[in-house]
Amino acid sequence: MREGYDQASTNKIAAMAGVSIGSLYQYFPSKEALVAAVMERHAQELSRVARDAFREVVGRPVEVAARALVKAGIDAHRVNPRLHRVLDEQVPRTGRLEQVDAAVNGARLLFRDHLEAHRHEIDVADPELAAFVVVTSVEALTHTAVLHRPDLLAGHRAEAFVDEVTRLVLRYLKAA
Amino acid sequence: MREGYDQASTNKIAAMAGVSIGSLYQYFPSKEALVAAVMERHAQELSRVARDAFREVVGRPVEVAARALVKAGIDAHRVNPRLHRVLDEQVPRTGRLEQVDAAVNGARLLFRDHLEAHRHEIDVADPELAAFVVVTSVEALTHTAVLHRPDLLAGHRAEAFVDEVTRLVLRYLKAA
Amino acid sequence: MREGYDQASTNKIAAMAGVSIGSLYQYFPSKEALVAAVMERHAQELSRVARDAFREVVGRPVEVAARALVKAGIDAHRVNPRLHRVLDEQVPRTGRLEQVDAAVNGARLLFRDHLEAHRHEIDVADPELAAFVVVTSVEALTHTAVLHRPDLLAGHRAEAFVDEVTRLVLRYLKAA
Amino acid sequence: MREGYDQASTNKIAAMAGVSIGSLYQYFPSKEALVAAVMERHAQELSRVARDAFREVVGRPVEVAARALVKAGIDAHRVNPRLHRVLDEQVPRTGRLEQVDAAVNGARLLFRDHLEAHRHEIDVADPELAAFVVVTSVEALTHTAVLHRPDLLAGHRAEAFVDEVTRLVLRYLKAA
DNA sequence: TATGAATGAGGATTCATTCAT
DNA sequence: TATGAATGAATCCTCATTCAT
Repeated sequence: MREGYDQASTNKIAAMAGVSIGSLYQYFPSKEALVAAVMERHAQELSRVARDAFREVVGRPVEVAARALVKAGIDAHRVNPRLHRVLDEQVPRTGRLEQVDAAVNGARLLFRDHLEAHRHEIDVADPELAAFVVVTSVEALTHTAVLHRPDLLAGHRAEAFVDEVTRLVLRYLKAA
Repeated sequence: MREGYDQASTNKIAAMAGVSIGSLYQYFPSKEALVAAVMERHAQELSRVARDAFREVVGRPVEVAARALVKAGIDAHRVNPRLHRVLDEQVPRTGRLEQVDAAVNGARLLFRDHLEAHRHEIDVADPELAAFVVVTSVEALTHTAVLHRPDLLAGHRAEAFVDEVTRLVLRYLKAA
Repeated sequence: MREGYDQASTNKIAAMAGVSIGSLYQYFPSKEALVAAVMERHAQELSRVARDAFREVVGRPVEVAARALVKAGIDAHRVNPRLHRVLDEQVPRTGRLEQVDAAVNGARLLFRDHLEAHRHEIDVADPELAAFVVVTSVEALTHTAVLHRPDLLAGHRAEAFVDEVTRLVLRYLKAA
Repeated sequence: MREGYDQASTNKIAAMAGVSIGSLYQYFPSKEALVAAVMERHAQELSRVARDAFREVVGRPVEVAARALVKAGIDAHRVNPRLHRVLDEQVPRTGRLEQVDAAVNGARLLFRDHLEAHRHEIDVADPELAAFVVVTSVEALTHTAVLHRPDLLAGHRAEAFVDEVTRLVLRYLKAA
């Protein structure tokens, strides 16, 4: 699958997976279904990363949750990086991608719940909207950093990057 | 080109553009080149939107620039929306898309310059990094809002959305 | 392949060969390669005809060899006559045809060896050159007769034609 | 026209000829006609070479005519060598080539007439057949030498080659 | 059940020819 | 009359899918 979606024919996929094309079609009714299954599994893993991150910060202050969210964003984009990159670069984003979006969406709901549970700590009128703003931004920042700006995460700079994104989130959420 | 990249055959593209397939190949040596040219042109327009926005806020305070950036982000995603959606959803992001990324990149440089010019107004250690954080976030938020969350921009809510994203940016940039 | 090289599309070739176009491209990477393979195989058969002819005249006098060469020339041009005609009339003679020329070349080398082995029988200063002269002439004469002058080979005239060409060869090779 | 027949599209031909494709079609109703005209003109020149050669040997002995024929063969293959090679290698030999064959045919008739006029000098039962044998052989030998075996015609070897081919012809024609 | 050769609809590309200017 | 942009039928080739073994 290294070559991309339409670059990689089903025959290449089968060869790379070490199975015959016939076997592939025994399990998946179409290429669409095959790609969907791969995405599904990947999305599940991403969701698990987000869920795990939040599980550890239940009841902890927003500062902790924010930093955990940022780190989870980076980790999520590092799950199976080659596959992640192919899915990101090659798979048409129509319908099919909803599943991956679902992972972001899941994180949004978890974060919204956290915001509501910690409403007294923060200066937020609409937790729904705030969760959208925070999760969308963190997703984009970690995505871009991991996939397109490896320099921002190289060695000692990684910490500074996490600090910076966490600062973005916290200044936004906390009253002046 | 309404149907997507690999959905739309060159013959359909030609028909839709009202020219013969032969004419298309008189100007573009391959489908790849044709799509690249379309993207190039679109990216140019996006860059123009960003440039125009900054041109109007030269010398104005960061508050004004931030709001202008957010509005430009929304405007940019509304340039030729059907084409924008197809390019976003269908065109593989390999190499070819660099051109569209270039528009974001251009905005980042313009915003970095603004931050450096207004350093005294703000609480930013690294304008380069801050510009990356701001522009990446604003791009993602306006992109998602325009393409996937039209409810956030419907009627009176649009103003609130701009306010909220501007708040994200300003709280991040300005000292506590 | 009855219609010629550029007359016959790959799809027609496939249909005529009783296989699908897909199967054709499973074995040959391009039309060029397909034609090359067909020519290769044909050339092999021609070479075999020449080799077989010489095998039977090893050690026999030049008179016998000359007549065998002429008959082999006619036979070779009658191997798969329809294909032979198409290859002759339609296939561009660039590079690709070297293979067919190779058959003529092979015959030349075999005949040269025969001339050298029978040097005492003949009046030839340069067997290399003589072989070139003889094989080129015989090839042209049998080629033209088979493909363009069927009248020369019709019924009883065939024998006379072989006699005449053999005479050309022997008078050339044997001292006055 | 350097690239060949189907390699060279009509547009390339026009460009190379320094005229517009439109102009080409003002003079020739089709590509077929265009190529036919080019061949026609070339064939005329070849015929002229043959005719001139024979004109000079009218009444001279066969020895002289034979050598003239061989030299004419070489000369003919050197008329506009680039065009000659393209016509030889690229133009499908169907119908269209009859014109070039006509040049060979013309030479055959001229030579036959010479043989008949000099019947007493030679040992030939069927001048028609003898002319076919001689002209076909000389054509093939000079063709192959000029186009594929330049070594045979380099410097001092050219003379030897003419001698050799002339010997082939004369030994064939003259009684032992 | 696993295989991979065979299939053929569909899509990219070429190029002889036309015709408005 | 000369031009060359436009045309689109025809062609080469790909690849998701099937099915006999």
